[in-house]
Amino acid sequence: MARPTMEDVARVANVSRALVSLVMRGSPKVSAQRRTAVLEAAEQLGYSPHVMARALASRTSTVLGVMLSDLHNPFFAEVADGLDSAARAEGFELIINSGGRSPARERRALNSLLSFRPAGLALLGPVVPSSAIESAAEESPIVLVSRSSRLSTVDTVNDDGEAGSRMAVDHLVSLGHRRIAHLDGGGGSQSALRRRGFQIAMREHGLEPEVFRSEYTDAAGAKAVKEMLLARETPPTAVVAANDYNAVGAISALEEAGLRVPQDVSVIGYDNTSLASMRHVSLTTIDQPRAEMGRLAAEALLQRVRDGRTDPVRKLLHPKLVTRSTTCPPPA
Amino acid sequence: MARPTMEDVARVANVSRALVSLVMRGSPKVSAQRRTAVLEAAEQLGYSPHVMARALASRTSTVLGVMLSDLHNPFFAEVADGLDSAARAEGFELIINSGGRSPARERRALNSLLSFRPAGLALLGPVVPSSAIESAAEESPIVLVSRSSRLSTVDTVNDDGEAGSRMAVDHLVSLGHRRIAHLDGGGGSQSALRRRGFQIAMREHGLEPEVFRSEYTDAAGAKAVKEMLLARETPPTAVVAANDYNAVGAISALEEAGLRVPQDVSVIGYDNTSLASMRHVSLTTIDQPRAEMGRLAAEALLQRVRDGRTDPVRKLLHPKLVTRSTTCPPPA
DNA sequence: TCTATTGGTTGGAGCGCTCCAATGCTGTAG
DNA sequence: CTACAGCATTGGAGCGCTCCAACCAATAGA
Repeated sequence: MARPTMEDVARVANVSRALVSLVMRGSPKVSAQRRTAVLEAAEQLGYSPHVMARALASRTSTVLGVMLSDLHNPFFAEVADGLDSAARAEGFELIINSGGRSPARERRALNSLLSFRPAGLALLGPVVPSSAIESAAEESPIVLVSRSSRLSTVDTVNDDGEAGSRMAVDHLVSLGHRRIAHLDGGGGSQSALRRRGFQIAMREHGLEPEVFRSEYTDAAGAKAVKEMLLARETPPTAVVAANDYNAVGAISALEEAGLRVPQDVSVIGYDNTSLASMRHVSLTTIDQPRAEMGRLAAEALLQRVRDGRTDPVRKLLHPKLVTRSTTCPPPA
Repeated sequence: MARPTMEDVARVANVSRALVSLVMRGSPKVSAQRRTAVLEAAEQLGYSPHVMARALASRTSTVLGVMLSDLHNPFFAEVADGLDSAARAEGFELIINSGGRSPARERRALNSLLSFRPAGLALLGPVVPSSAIESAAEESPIVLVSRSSRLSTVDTVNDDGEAGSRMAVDHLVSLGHRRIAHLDGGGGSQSALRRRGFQIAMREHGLEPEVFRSEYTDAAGAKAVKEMLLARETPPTAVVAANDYNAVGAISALEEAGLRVPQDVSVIGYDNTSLASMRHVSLTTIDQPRAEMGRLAAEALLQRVRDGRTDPVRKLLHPKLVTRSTTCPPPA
């Protein structure tokens, strides 16, 4: 269980500890001869540097903390993937953590990540109050994904949720729909933007926007549909859901009520997660470039860490429509 | 960005650094008066201990490393949740990492976790060769979830995959099915066990087991069904899929081929992930107690870390059948 | 030949913390 | 009044590493 230290490697290679340190950090000012001696000794002992000791001594961590608002939502998993490969390519490690969509648990997760004194922090779809983010930003560079912020100390990476919702509406209108409802994301991140985009687009088409309160889960989507069907004698012919998860729940409830999707009611999701592309689901949805968002988040952090940038960056990505099997023209 | 240290707190509270350390670790041998003074100073400065420095000095880490074989499979997310709450309750932090179902990436992920010198390591459904696990076990206590092992140095937490498959077969046979196929999990963890359980159960019922090679993804499930339909003029009336993901893909392919589920073909999954319980999917499946498995994994690690246990523990959990809407009696 | 210069190498201090042995202090027994 | 617990408190060493200033050839320039 006791791993070898630099001292051990130095002894075997017959050099000083400082020289081993230089080799480990890939310094050019080491003779080829010594370098190979050190590397051989390290290999032989199975040595690899102690990340924590290194962080302590150098006062510069190579750890990026990532908090997923929800470990179960594939959207975040896919962003994390993008972040991971970008960070790894630059020699950074990721430590992941999850905050169960609850502000209290998120706050704990945030503190836990901060206690590692990470080089930077990426928060994916956080729901903690802005003040918590602000105080965390005093201790570490922060980038927010899928959450906007006015704080001048944090970077953000978002898709244009307003534009995305408009695309959804435009698509449905072009198919001939006039009565279109929106199930919103409640207090979830980005939900206000998506809601507003829906409302604006509807009005531009001369249509009355109708919004039902919901959340970013499939259970909430089903519930909202039930309420919607109860509230209207003739249901809308199309539904713009808060996200893919929500859409799947909505579809279930519609089918349970005897309505066929898409023949009777078209449904459109948001995110284009792996869920939407599953063939059994085959959901028309709005795509966010998830891996790209992760990459940009990593980049933003690295710019602050390495290049010392201090002014905030706001990345806004363009969503796009992905047409699958849950939308078609309304019934005659 | 520079967080306060113990030294700072000590200065403000007008005590020694060592005393602050005692307070932070909740030692009983500190007078109430000093304790409050220290806590107030810490509060005022916004101090929280530096996990890495602590780990270095105490030579005992409070970090548990977790490697998910696949960040996208909700099964692992749910096990991780169970692990998380159990670990947190005992004062341990989790650092998560993912290995994209590829041995090479997993090995990297493993090394990255080890470089933190964690107190223990939980590998969820790993696919790295056993030798890699063995050598990792020399550096840290290890528990394997959803993967069995003969190594005497590692603990394991598994469900009884053989029994689970039998349950699936028994269920289908009791509904009247005779021609039942299995789509297996290829080289994935636990897939050999599930396959064997299927074969044994079929033979016990006097039926011929038929196995099609597949994998733990929805695309593979769809592919296997296509091959199956091509191979047989009269398709089986029921399919036992490798896991839930695989089942969802299989269902899509069946429906695409004009077969209704469950009227023409019954399908049963494995894991009972959140995917299976989604109402639109409503998959009959075999439940594994995922959170419980996470809890047991944490417990196994903690026993090694704190109680110094050295002999391996093998936890075998009992799966159970969850009947939903994808199974029914075969067509007349 | 002597001094700069360069490139490679080294010991030592110190990162923020824990742990231990030693210290000071009170209170009680002798 | 001294002695000795017993307890609270403290300084110092050290965890494994980085970083810096110093050092030591060996070469180049004068």
